[in-house]
Amino acid sequence: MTLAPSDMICFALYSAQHAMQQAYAPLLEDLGLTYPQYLVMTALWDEDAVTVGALGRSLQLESNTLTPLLKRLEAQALITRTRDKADERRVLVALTGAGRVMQERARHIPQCLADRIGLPVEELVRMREELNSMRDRLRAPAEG
Amino acid sequence: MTLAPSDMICFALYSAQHAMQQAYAPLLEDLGLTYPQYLVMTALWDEDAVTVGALGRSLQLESNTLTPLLKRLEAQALITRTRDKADERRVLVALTGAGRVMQERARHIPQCLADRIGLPVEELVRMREELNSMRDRLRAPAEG
DNA sequence: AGCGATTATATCGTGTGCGATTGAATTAGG
DNA sequence: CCTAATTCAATCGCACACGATATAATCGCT
Repeated sequence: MTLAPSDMICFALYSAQHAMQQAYAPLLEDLGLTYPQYLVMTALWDEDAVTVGALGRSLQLESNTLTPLLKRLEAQALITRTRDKADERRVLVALTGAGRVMQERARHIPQCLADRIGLPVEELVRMREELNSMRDRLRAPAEG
Repeated sequence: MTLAPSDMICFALYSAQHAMQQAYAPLLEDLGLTYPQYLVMTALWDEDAVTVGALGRSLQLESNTLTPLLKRLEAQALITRTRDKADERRVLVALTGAGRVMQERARHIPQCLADRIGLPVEELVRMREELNSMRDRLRAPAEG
């Protein structure tokens, strides 16, 4: 028996994620953001002035991914990166005025995507929870 | 109202996909494959000797992603890439003996992942179909 | 206070993804 | 036939992801 990509749940996840990212792309182009950059901005709109590590725990990303991404957001003057005076190992990431203002310009995006998917909110919430549950099971310790 | 990443279905998809890829990684390391390379191999195990374009339609990838990936698989002697004599624009991708043999060594992987997720098969099938449906809705023409 | 272990971020190398473009081969239309 | 449009793969540039490693600051223990 062969298992084609189209039969595999891992491929369903893979291709759905790519489709999601591409659906966001034209909306984010207006803001000059990539999709991962948008996720970082949403995290900061939810909670401002956090460390790189805290941002990484929110987004499940490591510093090797975040550091260059944050530098690009800093270059766009959307955030600042400053060493924590109380603990010089830490870097605090905070929104600039432009970063905060952008939240208004991004406010329509979630509804646009929801319309595009065209499923009732309860369905979306259920899928979100199932995906989060799957993620947590996949991240769990790997023994048999 | 702020919408944190943890409340967003797009982030659920994003992080679940990363978790899936990381769950595969140790299993694929034995085969010397990356996750996208594994998807290409499963596509070829399902249907051998296809063009780059056909592979791209199966995996929803463009030649700009596939060409370098296929060259790496060719460098590992798992596939061959040959211009189609009947239409020199096309490149036919075919498994080598080593590429076919690898299917045996990969046969246990789907069950390993299913065990890791720990959900009944019917649940996995339902999620796969919901994800495929979401992907197709997201790929649909973008008007309102 | 001193020193090894730990923690936080950054750096490096490799491999995707993808928008834009290129170049060669084929098809279509006159 | 012969040229214009189309198709197919490859190339280029940029931005993630992530394993491995480096570096600096802090903590813990004596």
